Amino acid sequence: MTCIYVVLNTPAKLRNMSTSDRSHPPAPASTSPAPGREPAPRQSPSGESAPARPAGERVYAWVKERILDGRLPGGELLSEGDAATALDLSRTPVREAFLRLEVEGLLRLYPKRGALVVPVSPDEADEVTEARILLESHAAERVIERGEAADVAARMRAVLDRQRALDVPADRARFSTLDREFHATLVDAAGNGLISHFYSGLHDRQVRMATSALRRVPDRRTEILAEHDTLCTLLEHGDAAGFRATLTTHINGTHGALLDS
Amino acid sequence: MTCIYVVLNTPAKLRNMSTSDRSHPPAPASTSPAPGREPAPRQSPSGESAPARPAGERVYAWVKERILDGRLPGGELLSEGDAATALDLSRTPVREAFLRLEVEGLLRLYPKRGALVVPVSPDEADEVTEARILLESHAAERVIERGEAADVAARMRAVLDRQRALDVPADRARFSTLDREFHATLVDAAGNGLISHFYSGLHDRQVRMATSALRRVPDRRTEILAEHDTLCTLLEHGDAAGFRATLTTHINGTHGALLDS
DNA sequence: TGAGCACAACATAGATACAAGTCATGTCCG
DNA sequence: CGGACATGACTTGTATCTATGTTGTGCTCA
Repeated sequence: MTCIYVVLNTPAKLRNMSTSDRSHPPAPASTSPAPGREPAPRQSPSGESAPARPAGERVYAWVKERILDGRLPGGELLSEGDAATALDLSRTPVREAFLRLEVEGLLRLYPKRGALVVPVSPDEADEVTEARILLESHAAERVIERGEAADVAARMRAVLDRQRALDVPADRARFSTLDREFHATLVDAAGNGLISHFYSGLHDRQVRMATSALRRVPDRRTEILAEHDTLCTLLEHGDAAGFRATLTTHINGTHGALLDS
Repeated sequence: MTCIYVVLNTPAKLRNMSTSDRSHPPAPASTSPAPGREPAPRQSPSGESAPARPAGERVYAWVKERILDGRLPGGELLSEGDAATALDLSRTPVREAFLRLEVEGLLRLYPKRGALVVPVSPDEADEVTEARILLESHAAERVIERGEAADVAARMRAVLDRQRALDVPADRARFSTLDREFHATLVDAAGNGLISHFYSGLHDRQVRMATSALRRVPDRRTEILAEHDTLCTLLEHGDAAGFRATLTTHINGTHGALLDS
């Protein structure tokens, strides 16, 4: 509002992303682009502790973060040039990032028009919910039938404790990160990398749906903690059916909180 | 063996892909790169029947086809330059294609070394099998509980009939395509686009595993047809549990046929 | 003979340049 | 006044060029 006549080369939608926070992309969530397993390239992977692939990766994380936290709302039309200018890069790495984001389903590329931030839709929310319940319930069953339930539940409780220790009013972002970690712990424990990777993408979408809800969603953090606790207990008891039921309530709860205006 | 001393600029691994078959990449399978839904870009998507995004798309389909059918075996190290030369393009669209294939998990990109065709592993086979059974069984349950089982089963039978009509000895590729279509019909009918997209990727991997098996896998086509028929029947009867059981046998059958040397 | 090192060959990363498509605006003609 | 059309701004698609990192080879020196 203050800057009514400020007209830069950079379009409005990209103005709020200053190039200042360059060095360390704050790791929005699961920034790992590949579903891959371990390296083992050919012979000497060199160091394995390399400073990471820079520019393209940076743009990817930068744009993804802004999509997930809602700063780039669905329906927005981006252009490679603008993003490149904003990050002081050439279009090449931007292109790379946009492409990845398209494959992930967060952007949709139109041939000579631009990149559309895919709008969130109620249908998609349903799909995410359904898929998450399916995959996570399955993971619980697998873990239980392999007799690893106690161990996994313990690890989940560790995450839960960290989550409880958070400052309740603030730290919304951190809470979300730990929520992801809680669920990922279980799914990863099932030992299926393909499913884990897919699940991670689902969680991204759910985060985005939560942040893109226009109005303030009622604070469910207290309920979430309680439900997480229940889930751990059910897992410890090896109660797969109960787990599925509570999980359904849990995930639908988040979903429902979004839908009720 | 015959061409021991043939040394071209084009490395051996790319030699068997002549640039002749350019115009129409024979559509290896699910070449659609995005999980997306319908277009509806902003206002006028123009024609919707455009000649498709050319070069990058072409390279993508071209390389993917060769990975899936085993002409580019796991462990192979590609380079953008070679592929660009082979297709008479610049490296830019090749880069794009490689990137997509990395996200899909078929390639692994090493910073300044090249692109590795991800080797198929028994572990991955297990993961694909597990995920397919999970997703497809779930789809069956959904379809049944929505009362659409008869309709969907009919569509699956239509595919099955086309599959039966094929020349048994030849048409291996076509059989595989219809096999994909058979399973995709069910999964798509469940109405979850995210799951459908993921499932499609799983099928790609399974195809690759089948073709990359070094030795000739026993011809299971007769059994496959019979099992498909059983699956249709079970679906018609609304027997979700039976469906899951037979599906497990069916998919594990393919898997097992690969593992038994 | 063998370990260490300089260097050429090669691969990608990123920047830049140019070609081509799309859309909105404004003008001209009926 | 209204519609066809030329035009220019804007966007991506592709090519090319430079910088940099990685690898293996062969030479040097102990």
